[in-house]
Amino acid sequence: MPELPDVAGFQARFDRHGLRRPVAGLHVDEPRLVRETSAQGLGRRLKDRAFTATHRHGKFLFAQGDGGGLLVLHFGMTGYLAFYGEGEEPPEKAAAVIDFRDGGHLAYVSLRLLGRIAWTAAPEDVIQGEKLGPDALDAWWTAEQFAQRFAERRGMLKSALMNQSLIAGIGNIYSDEILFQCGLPPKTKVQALDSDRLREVQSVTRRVLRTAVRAHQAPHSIPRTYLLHRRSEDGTCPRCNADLASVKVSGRTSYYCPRCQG
DNA sequence: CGGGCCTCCTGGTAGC
DNA sequence: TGCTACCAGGAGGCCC
Repeated sequence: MPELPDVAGFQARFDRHGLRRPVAGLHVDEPRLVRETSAQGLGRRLKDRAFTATHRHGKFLFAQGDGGGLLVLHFGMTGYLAFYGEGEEPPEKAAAVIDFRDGGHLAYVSLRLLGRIAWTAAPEDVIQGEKLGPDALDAWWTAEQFAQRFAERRGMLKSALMNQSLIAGIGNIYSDEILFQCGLPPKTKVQALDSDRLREVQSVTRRVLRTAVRAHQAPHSIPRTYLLHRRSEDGTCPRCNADLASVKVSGRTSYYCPRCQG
């Protein structure tokens, strides 16, 4: 699930339920997921502290601790956050749970154990360490900069969109959506697009991501014209009703409409 | 540099 | 019903 819009949803949830609540303790059931420090080290950092703010960059979520430093969360393919109150049922298979002093809990769930939990002094350290490009929804990320950066690419547009060091936050689902909204087939080469077309890709990218972020706040209001909820072997195009096709790109299954994305 | 393939993992499901 | 193979919204490493 977790691409930029999903992580933005987790962030909104964190802002509503996770801030200004002193931490009583941390339980880690999957120590493999803890990086840069140990489960114990992480526990020491969190104990008796509260989170004051969150920050998101691409698919990474940061939660600022009031004693300095930030909790770093990456969700892999299957991760999510679940807040639950005293006496409420915890989610199954939580990889880590933060207990708040008021009796509430925050669970980090990662069914396939492909996510990461870490601690950092500053988000910039992670951004540099992971070689992340600008966040796909950062305000200063203009069409001009986007077009210039993409124009240097020799590979496929879908690969470039999913390349976190070029632009951070887009994965398989939303790269497919962007290609669909642009009317471009999955194997389109960046070099086949002129700068006007690249600027269009940028504006579609922003529109798609913004729409998806908004849809996460007002549940399931992703427009019916989106490919998103149709993607499967027997899915049909939301525009022209043609049968969708699929092809492997960068090792991922890409769904597309052979008629609209000719 | 970029594409293709493999790997890390677990769980759901199509197909036999 | 039970088993297996394969696939899944991420990402890094390796080889060509």
